[in-house]
Order: sequence, then C-alpha cells, then structure tokens
Amino acid sequence: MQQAMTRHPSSTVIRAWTRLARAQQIAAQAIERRLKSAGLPALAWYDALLELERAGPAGLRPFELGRELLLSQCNLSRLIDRLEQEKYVERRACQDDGRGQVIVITRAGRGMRRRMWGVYGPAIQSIVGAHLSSAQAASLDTVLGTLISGSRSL
Amino acid sequence: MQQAMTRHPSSTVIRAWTRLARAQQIAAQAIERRLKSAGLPALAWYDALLELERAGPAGLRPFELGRELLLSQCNLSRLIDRLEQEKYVERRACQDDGRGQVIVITRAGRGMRRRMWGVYGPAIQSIVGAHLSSAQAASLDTVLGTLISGSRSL
DNA sequence: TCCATATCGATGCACTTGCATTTAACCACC
DNA sequence: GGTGGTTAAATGCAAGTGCATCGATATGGA
Repeated sequence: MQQAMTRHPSSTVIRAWTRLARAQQIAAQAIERRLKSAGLPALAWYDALLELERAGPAGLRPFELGRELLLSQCNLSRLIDRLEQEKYVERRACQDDGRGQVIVITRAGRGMRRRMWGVYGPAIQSIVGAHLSSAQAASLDTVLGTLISGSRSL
Repeated sequence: MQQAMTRHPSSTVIRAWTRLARAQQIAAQAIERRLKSAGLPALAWYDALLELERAGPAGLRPFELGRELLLSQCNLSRLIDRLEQEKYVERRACQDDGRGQVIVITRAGRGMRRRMWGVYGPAIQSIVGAHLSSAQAASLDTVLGTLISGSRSL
C-alpha cells in the first residue's frame, strides 16, 4: 500500500526522514565517541571486519565489500590499506582474476572485531535499545526493512 | 514500556540499529547525488540555511546553530565561512556578548534554500515516501521521535 | 577591584573523503 | 589472435572533518 506518486512529500514523510537522519546521527556520534574513548577504531572498521569475518577464509573481493558497506571504491581501497597496516586483514592475489584481490581477515582482525563488539553492543543497547519497547523495536526494524528493500531499485 | 536494563542488545534491536544506519546512508547518498547533479550545495548547507531562515532576522549564534545541527564547533565555523563567502549568510557582531557573533541569512540564502528544496523535497518523496504507506511513515515518525527524545539524556 | 575559571569562536595540523585519472587485466567480437 | 570497450583497484589532488589549541571576552568569588 504505497503512497500516491506525488512529487512532494507529505509532512509526515518529511518529519520521518528528518528524524531518521537525526536519530542516526545522534546514535552514530555517541557510538563513535565510546569507541574512541575505549581506544578502539571507528565504526567503519567494525563493519568491514564483520563482513570479512562472515565471509570466512574465502574472503571477499574489494568491490563486493564496497557493495556491502556502501563505500566508494577509492575510499574503500584506503580503508583496506589501513586495516592491512594494522594486520587485521591480508590482501591476496585473486586466482580467477588477475586484476583483482581477495581480502581475508586475520586472527588479529577477528580479535579486534570481538573487542570492538564489547563496546559497540552495549552502546547499541544503551543508545537505541534502552529507549524502545520490544514492540517499538520490532516495528522500527520492519518499517526500515521495507524502506531498504524499496531503495534497492535506486 | 522500555526494555529491561540489560547490557546486551536483543537481535531485534541490533537489526533495527543496523537498518537505521543503512537506510539513512542509502537515502542520504541518493539525496546528495541528486543535489550535486543539479549543481547545488550539499545537504549540510540546506540544514543550516533552514535553521537560519526559521530564526528570522534575529539570526542565531553559531553555538546555537551547532546545537541544532549536531555539528562540532570547529566544523561549523568553517561551514559558516563557506556560506558567508557565497553571500548566503552574514556574520554580525553580537550586541550582548563581545566574544560572539550572530549569523543571519541573506536574501540570496533564502533563495538558495528554496532552490535546494525544489530538488530535496521530491528526492525525499521518491526515496523515502514512495516506499512507505502513510501508516508506515507515521509509525516510523513516532518511533524515531521516541528514540530521539530518549537520547536527549545522553 | 582583581584574578581564576569558563565560554565563544578561529585556526594549524593531521587524517579522511570524494573526484578524476591511471594502470592493468578481462572479455566479446571480428 | 588481435582490438575496443569494460571492469578492478590504486593514486594525485582538492575539499571536508576532528582534535587540540589559542586569543578574546565574560563571569563569579575573594
């Protein structure tokens, strides 16, 4: 049951978008602050390490990782540089494609992801979870799921 | 009816937060892309101009604007520099406080904000509004409102 | 009054991001 | 098997951001 194809958003949609942006910004800033004060790297590192850990020993091609993380290619290339410098990932030549690489997480990388989760998880709970009933959280989850699926067509 | 004060977030909360971040990122990137391809400035300029327009001829102190926009002070100082260079705002000495300034939007600034809205509004509709029923939009709005109010205590 | 402390805003520096370009390898077609 | 167009990844450069600091003014207490 989508809205009519009007050109201009309703005031509810405008406010929903404004609050979406605001809530994300508040939460992200608070989470980043906690990570930093725990001496841990930024959120972007966590996202990358998590994807790579999920990918397992087979690793991921940079462009696959970029698609998951919504990161621009040049930006991702340098994020991998930094992760590699800290020995959290390894760049390996790709068998199937001479141009490409495969990025694989290291033991140290898994350790760092786990340590970050020790701060990140509780931060999510205290910043997001603690202010919502479980019905609200479920509803938020569902609606955002719809929104994201809809945006795939962009 | 808030959740219990557990340290670890439920999987629903984790997914809700992940999707919140993702949805915001997708939408913001898409909006920025449209603004740029219309030859218009970035979203941050819109937010600043809108706040200043709402403040009217009395303007706003930089630190007030920073509070509204969740911008760091140094960052804001330079955003104002850029807005001032384009003659969209004026810096005026503050009567009440010799350290401070008052930032006031110009006629050109109001014009730019209006032109940006011509792209931004439809973008919100096609990226956010078009994928949600009005009930979903209202629910999203309400839950995010709760979340933001809760975060005031951070 | 005078001084210590706090707040407002700007700035130097390092780091990150985006854009455009470059290099290398792949692939489809002739 | 060449050749043209496409895709993967890196890089130079400009712009934006965060951090720490600084100068200037305000404020509260001795």
